[in-house]
Amino acid sequence: MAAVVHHEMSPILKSTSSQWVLQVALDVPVSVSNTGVFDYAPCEVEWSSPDDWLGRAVLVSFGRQQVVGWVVGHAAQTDVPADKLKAISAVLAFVPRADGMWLQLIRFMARYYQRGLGEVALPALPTALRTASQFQEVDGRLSLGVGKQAWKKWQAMSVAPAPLSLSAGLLLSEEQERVLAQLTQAAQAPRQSPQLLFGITGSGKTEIYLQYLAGVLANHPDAQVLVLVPEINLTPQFYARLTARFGDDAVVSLHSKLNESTRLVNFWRASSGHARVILGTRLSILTQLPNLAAIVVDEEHDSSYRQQEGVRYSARDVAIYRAHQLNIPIILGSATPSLETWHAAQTGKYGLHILRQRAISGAKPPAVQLVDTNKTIMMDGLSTALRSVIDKTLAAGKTSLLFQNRRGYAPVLYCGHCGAVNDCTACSAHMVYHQTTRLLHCHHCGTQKRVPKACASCGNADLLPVGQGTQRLEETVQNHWKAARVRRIDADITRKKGQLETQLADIAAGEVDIIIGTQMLAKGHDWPNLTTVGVLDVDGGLFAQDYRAPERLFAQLQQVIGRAGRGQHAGHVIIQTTFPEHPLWRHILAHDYESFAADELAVRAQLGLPPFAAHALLQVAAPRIKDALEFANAARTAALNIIDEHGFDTLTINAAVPMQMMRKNAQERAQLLIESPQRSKLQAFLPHWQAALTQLKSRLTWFVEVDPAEI
DNA sequence: TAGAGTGAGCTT
DNA sequence: AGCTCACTCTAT
Repeated sequence: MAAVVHHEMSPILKSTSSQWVLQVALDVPVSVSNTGVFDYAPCEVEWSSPDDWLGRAVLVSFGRQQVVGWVVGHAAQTDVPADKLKAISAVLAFVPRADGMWLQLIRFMARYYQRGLGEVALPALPTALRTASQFQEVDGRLSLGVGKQAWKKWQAMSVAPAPLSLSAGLLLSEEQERVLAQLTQAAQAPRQSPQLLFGITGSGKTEIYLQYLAGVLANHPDAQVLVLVPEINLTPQFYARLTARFGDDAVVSLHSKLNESTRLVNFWRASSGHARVILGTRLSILTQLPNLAAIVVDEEHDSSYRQQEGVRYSARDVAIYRAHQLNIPIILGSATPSLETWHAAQTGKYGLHILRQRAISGAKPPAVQLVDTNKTIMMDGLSTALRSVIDKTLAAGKTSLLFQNRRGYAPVLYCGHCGAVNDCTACSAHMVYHQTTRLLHCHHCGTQKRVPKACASCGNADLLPVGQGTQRLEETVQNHWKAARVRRIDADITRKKGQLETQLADIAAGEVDIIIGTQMLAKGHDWPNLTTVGVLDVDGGLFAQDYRAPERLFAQLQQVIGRAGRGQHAGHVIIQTTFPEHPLWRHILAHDYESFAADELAVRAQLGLPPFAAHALLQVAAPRIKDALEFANAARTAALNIIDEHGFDTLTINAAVPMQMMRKNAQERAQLLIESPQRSKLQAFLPHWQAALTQLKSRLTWFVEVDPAEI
């Protein structure tokens, strides 16, 4: 019998006759194949038991191509005719074997989100390990092409769990000590439940995570811990703190901005059990970690945890399942928890730990002032009050931040003569005028076009930019405060490599007087010199149609407000609004998340919205809305039939409707919302519906999103 | 009537 | 999904 080698090479072997078949999960849509699992005969290997195949990554022929899949099971027989059954081409020795817990996790996700096993399992691998065309065959053996150098580097490392080199933690406040003790105590419970760490911005949550994790790691020489963060932007500082505390050799980060080689080495270090501390963005929740002993989800409310392409999962929810499955502690940290999490903490399902004070002694939450823009003289979008506060801040040598959550120069280019506006041809959206590029950009599909010299409808040459984006604000501010050093931070400046880093470094060095930015800079930055924050034009969020809009706006405002006065100096925040009487402001002015959450949960309960109900949303896209609606209506009929037949009478099947932003990327979109007071009823219904939708055999694109982010 | 463009069906 | 086969449209 030929041996499977355990270095870079895997043999490609001839098939052997066998009494049983292997079930291999492939990355094909479940709507096409029903399960995404295909039967293959085993190839010749050094082990004899079919169980030894479980969790192996393999290469198989599929149609005309070779693809990577996971062995997820075996069976005594198969329905596949003998002449169609192929043998596995090779076992991929460069992919660590998955254990039963990981396979169970993948099965759970596939069932919960109604997708194929392979659709869930394959994205867990770095591209170089799941792209068969990148493998090389040399002398009948298979090896990595692109990742060859990375593999050598990894082979040179020790596979054993990396030793920690622990540094002492910071001195904790009395409040932090108490919370850390509570968390440590909660970890002793026989059945673990998620623990919410609710702490205002600057209250020192990170230090608690670090000291808590140090305890977990000290408990067992092999233990691994996973720290999830919402965005790549936040990883460098967090990474620096983790390596400083646990040592360079014990910590790895996993996120999409890593180059292929580093990503591979980090993946092997994590999935082999070598790395002890894994810092990652949402995708890392799918990585197998053989000795996982605790999970931290920082900023657990953040929408970046939601995967919005392919399998639409919430990494926070998957993390909670994973902790439950392994019966290990999980800490959810936030200054503005998601209402789902807050509700669970209020009802005792999750533990609740509160930090009410800022960790720097003497630091106080900033004073927040509301300015009614109906009753003040506005100059280029800046109220008198805001201008005078910025004057004072400049005079004091401190920094101001103006939050304008809209990129570009002006959101609309309008014809002053006939009133025509420039719209995107592919989306139901205006094109945004960008001064820096002299182009019109569509922020939804990315299309760019030259600014027309004259109105396309009437020929008038006088086109007016209407409304304000960050570029225009930058111009205004620079004109008004000529001597001030102004920097703009938004997604447009990140296009130039290194520019974001330069701008942030300038700010950190205290070389900037006025910062202008979008939500990009609301998160994670700690600038002690920043004392003043101006919030411009967030009124849109007060009346958005989505039921989660107030929750998102509250979190965003808290975060922006939290940038002010993080050092010893008092902060001052001015919010400009046309609707000062809106109830949301009361909670913002009082820095009172708890009363906001109570109000909002009361509304949700009354309307039967999550967390008091579960949702599934069908989205359909077609060139013409008529066809999308037609499919959605057929899906509705199918759902009603299933309810009749199986008696899911508590489900509500809403009408099929065009989406709020109907047209995007030259596709017109319709949706259908299904509501259920009980998640279990919805879960029981979904497989029937999925099967019925597949039967509709339509070639237009559709998908069902479980727990949709927006409706 | 070749050659492109589009739709339907299959992969184990 | 990715790919192939079969069918249609169009420029000759």
